[in-house]
Amino acid sequence: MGRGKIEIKRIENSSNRQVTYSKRRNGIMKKAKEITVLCDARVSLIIFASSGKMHQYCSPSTTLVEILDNYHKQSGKRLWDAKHENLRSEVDRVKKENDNMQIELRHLKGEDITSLNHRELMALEEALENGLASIREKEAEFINNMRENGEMLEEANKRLNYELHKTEMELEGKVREMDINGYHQYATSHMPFAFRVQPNQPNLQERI
Amino acid sequence: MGRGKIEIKRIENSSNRQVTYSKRRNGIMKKAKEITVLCDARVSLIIFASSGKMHQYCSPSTTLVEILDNYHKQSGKRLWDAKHENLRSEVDRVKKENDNMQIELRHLKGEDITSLNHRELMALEEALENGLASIREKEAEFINNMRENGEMLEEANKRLNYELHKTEMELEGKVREMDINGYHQYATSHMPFAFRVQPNQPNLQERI
DNA sequence: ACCTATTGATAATA
DNA sequence: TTATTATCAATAGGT
Repeated sequence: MGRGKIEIKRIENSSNRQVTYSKRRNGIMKKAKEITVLCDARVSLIIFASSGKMHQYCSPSTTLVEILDNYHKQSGKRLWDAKHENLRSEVDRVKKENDNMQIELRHLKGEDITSLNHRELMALEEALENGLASIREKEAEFINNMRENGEMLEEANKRLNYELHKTEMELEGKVREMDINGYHQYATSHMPFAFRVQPNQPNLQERI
Repeated sequence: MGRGKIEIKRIENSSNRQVTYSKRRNGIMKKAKEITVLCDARVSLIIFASSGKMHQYCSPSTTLVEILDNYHKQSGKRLWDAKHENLRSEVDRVKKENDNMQIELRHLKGEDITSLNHRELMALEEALENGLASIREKEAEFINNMRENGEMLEEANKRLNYELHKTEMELEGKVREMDINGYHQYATSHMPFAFRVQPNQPNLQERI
């Protein structure tokens, strides 16, 4: 349709090809819109020029995803399921791993062990004993640390008490001196109880 | 284009609409093929009639998936990624669950416990003790069953031995009788060892 | 981008 | 559905 018939084969002249491409692309788009309106059709049209530039039409009554979903249903062809397959298999794999761990956990907690044979029970027992041994060792270490810490604190307390006492004495000496010189008396016996250093965690030993 | 111009709006006459649909659908398909050949374009065209029936064209040089991949790249629109998102989040969820269980398992086995505080260690210890108690209870039950089974077998053995002995005696008596009557002697002393009933699991007691 | 002769598509009809 | 065909629409080639 034009000033001359053309053969349907690749247009070798690049600029002619480009012009024809735009004209025909517009034509197809228009036709797509028309059939959508005239005939209640749903159309998805995606065109890539050889340059790579894309143009797209999709009927306003629908979406590309919807159309592709329908395509999927009707053609039975996969499309993006190949990509899905990987994820799906990973989900399955991880879920299976999960189940196994779940079972192992329950076994270690002494649940669901009815189906186990003697050998399996003994293996479980050994694992539990080992675990318990590690935990108790750790706990012992923990407690030891706490005791050492407590001892250090006590020692520090003693030192602080000593220093305090010394300071109080000095202060008292000074006050007495001032008293002699006519100032008001203001002895340490009036110092509030809360200001005196107390031993930290006084009952620590009981917890070991 | 035809015997009269038509307005571009839905064709109300259903059979006209159907006829127009197939004619125009063929027309668009043809145009799509032509632009593909003439201009080196890649085209995906999917049309659904209002009836739901689908027709599709895709340039021979490519595939729908490839076109959709390109569409994805150029438009930035997601398409099937929404579906992906679900799977991906499920993978994440299950993996996280996996990790937690992994950690719990390792803790129960006494591994990676350096970071635990005292309270956590005590909880672990309790869990392990409970598990161990269950397991040992089950084992005891198991062993008890085995012992009972062994006792039953022993009893059965005694009975069988007794029966056998009785039969042997009777047989011997018969043979002697026959011997007296001139037959060849054929006593139980010739009976192969393997045919005598032996106690089953003779060392069972040692395993308890 | 516009023009237009010409071809192609198709609406109405059978 | 298919075939015909008068008509309208698309477009090839030229500006």
